[in-house]
Amino acid sequence: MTQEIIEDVQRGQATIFDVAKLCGVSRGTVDRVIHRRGRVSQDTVDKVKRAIDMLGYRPNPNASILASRKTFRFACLIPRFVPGEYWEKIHEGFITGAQLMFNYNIEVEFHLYDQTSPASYLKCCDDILESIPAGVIMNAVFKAETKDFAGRLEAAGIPYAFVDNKFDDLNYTLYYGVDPYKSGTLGAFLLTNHCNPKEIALVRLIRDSGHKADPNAPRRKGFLDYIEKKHPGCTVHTLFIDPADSHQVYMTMKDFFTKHPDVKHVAMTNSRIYLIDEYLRANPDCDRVVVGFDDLEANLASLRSGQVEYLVTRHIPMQAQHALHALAESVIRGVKPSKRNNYLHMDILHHLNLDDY
Amino acid sequence: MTQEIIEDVQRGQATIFDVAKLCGVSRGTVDRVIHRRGRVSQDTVDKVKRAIDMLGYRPNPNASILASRKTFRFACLIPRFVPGEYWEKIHEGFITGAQLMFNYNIEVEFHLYDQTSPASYLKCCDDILESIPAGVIMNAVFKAETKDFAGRLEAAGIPYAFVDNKFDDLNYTLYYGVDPYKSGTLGAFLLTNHCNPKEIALVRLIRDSGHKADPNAPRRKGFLDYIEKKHPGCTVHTLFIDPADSHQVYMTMKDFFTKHPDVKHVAMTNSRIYLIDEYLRANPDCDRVVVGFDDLEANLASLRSGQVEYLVTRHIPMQAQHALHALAESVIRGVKPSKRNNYLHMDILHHLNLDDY
DNA sequence: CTGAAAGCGCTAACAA
DNA sequence: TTGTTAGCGCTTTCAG
Repeated sequence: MTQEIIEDVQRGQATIFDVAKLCGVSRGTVDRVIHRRGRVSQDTVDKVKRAIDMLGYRPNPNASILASRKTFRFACLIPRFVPGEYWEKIHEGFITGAQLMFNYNIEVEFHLYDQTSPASYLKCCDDILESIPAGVIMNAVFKAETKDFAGRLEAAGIPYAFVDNKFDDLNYTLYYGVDPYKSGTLGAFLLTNHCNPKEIALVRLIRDSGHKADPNAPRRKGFLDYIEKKHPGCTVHTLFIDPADSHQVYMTMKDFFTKHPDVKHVAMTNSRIYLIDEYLRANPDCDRVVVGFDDLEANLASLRSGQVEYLVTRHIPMQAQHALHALAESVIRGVKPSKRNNYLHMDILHHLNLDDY
Repeated sequence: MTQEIIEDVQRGQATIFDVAKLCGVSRGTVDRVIHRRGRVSQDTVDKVKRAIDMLGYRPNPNASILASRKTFRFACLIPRFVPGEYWEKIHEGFITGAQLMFNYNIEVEFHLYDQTSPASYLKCCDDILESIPAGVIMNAVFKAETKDFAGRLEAAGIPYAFVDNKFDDLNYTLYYGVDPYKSGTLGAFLLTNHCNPKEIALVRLIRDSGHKADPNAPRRKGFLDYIEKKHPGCTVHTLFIDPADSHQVYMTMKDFFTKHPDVKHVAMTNSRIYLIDEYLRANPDCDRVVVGFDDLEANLASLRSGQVEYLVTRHIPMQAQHALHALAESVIRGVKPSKRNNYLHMDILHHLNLDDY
């Protein structure tokens, strides 16, 4: 009889009904053990579990989603942004991701905090905990606050993932990002390959004083370490520009290159190489090599027009899209992610391979 | 009343029932017009269509797939391969794609032909037409035969897509690939950037005489055009190696470099740069620059070990995965692809950005 | 602790 | 040409 049921089922996928029949219980009971909803004797649990893998039963996700007309809401906690900024692309990735999984009934809810204000961050955390989402995906700059938040999420049984950066000692489900140190190394290589510059210029931003952390430090370190190792005698000039003041940017650059006309290698390790586009455009120099990071629209424009030679980046929205996908699979269908830490490939962008990016 | 129904539905997605109610017909009728199954008066068709976009009705794919226990079989027509070859990755992409869309009940069925034998290709075409798949995705090297096949598919109402290459005058639904000419250009750039070589070596394969087409010609042309334009005085030496005879490969290389010790720039525009790895490894030269194409495992190994400096590629399996996804969406849910010709981004691979590819 | 039963939204016979 | 109806496989009350 048992054998007969198994054979009956051979030709197609086993259904919950087959499992129920095989161990002489009802479908409701099987469902309870599948979803660990309790109120089932240990005996039955064992019996059902055995039947499940005897039959190789896999729940039919279509039926499952249809019957439980739940929608899964994921909270996305990222820095506030204005159009054209890095975080806009992450935002976009979450939206695309949700659309791709429309049949899972997924909703994303954004919580945007002010990168310079821990208070605004904490406010977002509270909001999220109150709304009880199915999962949280976040980019966090404030370490202590995030640690606290993570603890509260765990207490509430809400899984969370990191995108773009992470804090290693936390118990996150997933991470998607790129190794910033390595990306810095790659940028330094592209800047100096086949040359042996004696001097290079590293352009940095005057940081808002409110910042508690410098998310850019690891990349810069990767960059500088490479230069030091491969070009030991090379001098790295650092200049600081103010993203909010284009005149200051221009004058700072102008001053610098007036004093150091031999510097032909320029890089910025943050995502805003476009800020110096105006200067570069107005002061052309065909020997100059400029390398930047991240494929913001404005940066791509600088690549296209020839001011920038290389951009090191990854497909930014993909980080978000993958993270959402993997977290959703884990929450909704219990598919454990194959890797916890997922490092994305770094792309090298040049005007010759820019078209279809 | 009409208004009332519309409002009823505001809070959630409209269902087929709402549509039916709104135009006073049954769900069966609505279903018929949605799927163009005919047997409905023109009047009703119009009424239903109007109701559908009044309510913003979108069929629930979960319910739809569940109810019609169809499985959609897609035929994949590609060249036969041995492990490690280019087409193995395409094969892999189709499989991944089908898995990702498991909830659509998708099946892929492979038809592998011999690239040197039009007869074997024709045999596959016949098999496919006989099996009546929901769609066909193919890579075709034989132009006339493919034209004929395409005509028969159209007559049978079976949509088809091209992957990797295409024939422009055919009525395909979709194409995913990369612009071979541009990839050749990019390869030439990477080979010669910041240098101004007087001579370069282009290594080619002795083609099997049975081949009716040289799928590699456009890429080679892109490569050569760039060299001619940017380095007018540069001599391009061509040498032919036999992929089946590693001794011949070694000796050919050896001979060449004995006669031309000053040649430091080496490229292959096909996907088999790994074939010359053995020679390069045995005859190191730290001034040499080698550029190849496509991320076959063996090529990546050459990159990792430093024999090859750059590899120009795209995520090969993605071409297949995307093509399958888009074709399936089009066939199953009637989602018209946003672009008919889809050119993938070309990746530049270097040992520094190889790790997470 | 367990079973029965009423759907979820859609499809596809089958009747009419 | 149209309506009716019995499911698809699963979830979720509600009784017991």
